[in-house]
Amino acid sequence: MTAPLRVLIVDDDDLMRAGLRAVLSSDETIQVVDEAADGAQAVTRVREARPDVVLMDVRMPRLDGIAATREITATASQARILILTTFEDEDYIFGALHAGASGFLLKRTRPEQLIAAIHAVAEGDSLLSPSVTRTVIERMARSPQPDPAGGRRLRSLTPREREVLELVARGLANAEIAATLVVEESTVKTHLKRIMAKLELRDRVQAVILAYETGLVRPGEAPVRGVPRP
Amino acid sequence: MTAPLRVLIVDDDDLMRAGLRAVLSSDETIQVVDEAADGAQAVTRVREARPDVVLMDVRMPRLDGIAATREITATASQARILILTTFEDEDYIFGALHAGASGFLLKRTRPEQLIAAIHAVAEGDSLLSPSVTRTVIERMARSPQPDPAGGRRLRSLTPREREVLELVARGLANAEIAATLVVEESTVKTHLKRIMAKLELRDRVQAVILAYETGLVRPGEAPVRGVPRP
DNA sequence: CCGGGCGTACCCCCGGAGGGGTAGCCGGAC
DNA sequence: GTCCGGCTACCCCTCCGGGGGTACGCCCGG
Repeated sequence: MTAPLRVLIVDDDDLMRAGLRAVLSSDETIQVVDEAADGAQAVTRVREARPDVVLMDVRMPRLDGIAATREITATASQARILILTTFEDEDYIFGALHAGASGFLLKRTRPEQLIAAIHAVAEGDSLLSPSVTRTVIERMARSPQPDPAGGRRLRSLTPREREVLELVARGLANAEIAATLVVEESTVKTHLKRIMAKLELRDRVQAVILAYETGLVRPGEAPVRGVPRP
Repeated sequence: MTAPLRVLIVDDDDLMRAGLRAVLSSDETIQVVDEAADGAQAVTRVREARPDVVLMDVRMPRLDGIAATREITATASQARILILTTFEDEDYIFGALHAGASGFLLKRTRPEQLIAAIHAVAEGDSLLSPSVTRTVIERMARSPQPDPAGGRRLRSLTPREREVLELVARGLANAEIAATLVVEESTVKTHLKRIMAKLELRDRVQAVILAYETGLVRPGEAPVRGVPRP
């Protein structure tokens, strides 16, 4: 048997922390190494106690569980974070998952399942409460993106043309694209003319839109070029 | 006790269908009402047999399970669809979820869990195999979207300016925006000037990018205006 | 009552974008 | 060998987009 899993409990409610500690101490494969009463404490305690798994509440003073999760996963910490909350709020769920949480459980989860979940996330697995799973799936179903039909349109472009289109969608002017690809601006213009003709676009703006709609570029991939220089 | 759950088995492999039928028939709360050997059959059988739950394979001739799922959920069918496949392919997973599947299980799932899963999806819950959950969560963590920081930038715009920005991001030319808002084009230009000054953007292309990056508009929301008219 | 934000509207000016057409060069297909 | 697709590169010309500045009515808040 390996060493017990090191767990950090984060919750602003004293009773809840005590309860969790009691539940977890019944399992000899788990060792509660420390507690924190808010997100800010959690961040420092993680650094000090180096837990394997963090049980994280969401609603807390000072720094909420989502922000704390973001902090912790942003640092090189190996700690896996398991959100444990009463509220099945959509913003919480997606906020936590984007922040890098490995799981999202509701506090109504039964003790045995909580223990199983801690082991699961420690192993690298992820898990969600069933109703949370449902919410996540519904969101995915609602926002279908990488439009396969649009992708088909893009396939009529040559590799070079796709490359130009992508740079257009990054906000570059023709001269900048030319510099990037090390060709003349006139060449870029020629490519662009063909692109717009093939895709039946009116101007580069519609080209940018198509690039986003087809998933050629995606939100979050490209920092908006801050070039206020005219 | 209510009537047994009506289940349709869809798999191109005869043995697999037989096996599933055997497993499910051991449970008296489940009634296998029909089978289909490919996606096209599945679509028609769903119409005829009106199952509560469809166990759907992915890799099949004629019409694959993803496409069949899309067909079925697109119609008014109440059938809930549970994907059951050997392959943990990312495209399969996200394709299926976008197509409206209620769950995604691997064929290595144990019989009891499969039966439990069928009941769960029939109840309206959703569920994923643990490793699939992991994949889904990782994808969410990788693509954080409705950028809250970007949203903050947008808040410096007046309502009217946001409205103009959105139309710009839909690919409209200034004159078209003017017509849409029933104002003069010169007014649109004035708004646009202020927008670009406030957000430190160089041209409307960067405005479109910012609109997508901040979630003011999202892929899939706006059909690309097909206006090849010059 | 008066300042200021907002929405509206114009002016002049010019540079980049986009339409149309032409052309050389290269590599692979036939 | 020949032909075609892809990449490169120009020319000319038009016009929309964007910079800078001004202005006026409206409504809200101090």
